[in-house]
Amino acid sequence: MEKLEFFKDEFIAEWGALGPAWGMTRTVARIHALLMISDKPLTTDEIMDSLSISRGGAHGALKELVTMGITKGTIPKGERKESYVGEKDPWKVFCSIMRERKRREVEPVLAILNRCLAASGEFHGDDARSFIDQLVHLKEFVDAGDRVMEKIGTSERGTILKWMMALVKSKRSPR
Amino acid sequence: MEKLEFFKDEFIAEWGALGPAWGMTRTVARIHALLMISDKPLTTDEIMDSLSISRGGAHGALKELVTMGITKGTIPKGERKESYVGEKDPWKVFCSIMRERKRREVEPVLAILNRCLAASGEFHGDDARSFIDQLVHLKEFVDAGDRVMEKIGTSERGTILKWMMALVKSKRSPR
DNA sequence: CAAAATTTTCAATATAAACTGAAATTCAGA
DNA sequence: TCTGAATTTCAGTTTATATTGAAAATTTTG
Repeated sequence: MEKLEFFKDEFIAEWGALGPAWGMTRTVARIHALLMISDKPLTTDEIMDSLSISRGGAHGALKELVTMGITKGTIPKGERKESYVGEKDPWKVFCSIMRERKRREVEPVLAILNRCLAASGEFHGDDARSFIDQLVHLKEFVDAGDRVMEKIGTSERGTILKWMMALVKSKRSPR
Repeated sequence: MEKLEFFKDEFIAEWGALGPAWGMTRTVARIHALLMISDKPLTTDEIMDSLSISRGGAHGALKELVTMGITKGTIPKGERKESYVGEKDPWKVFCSIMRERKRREVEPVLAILNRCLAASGEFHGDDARSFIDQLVHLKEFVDAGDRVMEKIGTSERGTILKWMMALVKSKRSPR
């Protein structure tokens, strides 16, 4: 009974379903999953065939994975077609995703917060006061998140793991 | 020149645009933004009016915010209509979002990983070996993430802030 | 340089998700 | 229990996004 393929497919499907939550499309995530559990580099055609997706889709998704830095394209000796290998270390994948999300999600918020705060001198009254206060609180928070993501994006597994363990073990701090 | 309203609107629009990245719809995020910068509780009608959205949309979004724990519904004394107040502390909002994302995103992955690993005894050969290895690595990673999110979801601002600062200040650890 | 192989692009299409608005239901007060 | 106010639901519509597939562009080889 060949269950291996069944589980591989299931894994790919589930990983793909999670994709949108991590800031990638289902197709991008499915290809990523396929490459993670593949021993050898795969060509665009193999990927298209394996996941039943179009050439255009496979192409775009691979390009995105390469841009994110979690897949590399290579042309094996003596071949014409390009093949792709996926980063297998989940920690490295995580760091790449952090970098991407920081750039796409956190930096734009900081920009708008700074823009609003820069103009805050022009506002007057209680109404303005509490709006600005709220923005200041948000900025403290987003700044901290930004720095953390920056750090994670450029750290090694060991650093992050140690840090994670530190939090999990920590006691509740008094207010 | 009344620029305050302009900036408030811009803030709401930008916050809303980020919503999908945090696992909520644009409408949910816009209402959240509106409540964050509002001094007083708002009724469904005020929200509909303020953001130009339908009753159904406002209703569903508010329900979701309440479920996530970052908005509360109250009926002010002497009123008939329900009013909503948003959680203003970004750190508490962050904790709530963590709880939600852990539940919706991390736990399902753990479930599939465990399911695959439970069945792994039935697989044989090199192919199976490397698939299982990969799953084990993933599980180590996802488990760590799960614990971290659990902890964050139940921590105070002080704990998290200290922890964040610890990472930002930390030196690169040797491999 | 021409032909074949491969990659890239993009307009059209399909898919999925969110939103609307009106009808149904629930609720509170008389 | 009746009535008007408020909330909730949901089928239909809209909107946004992802995917297809074939044509165009590029690259490789003889």
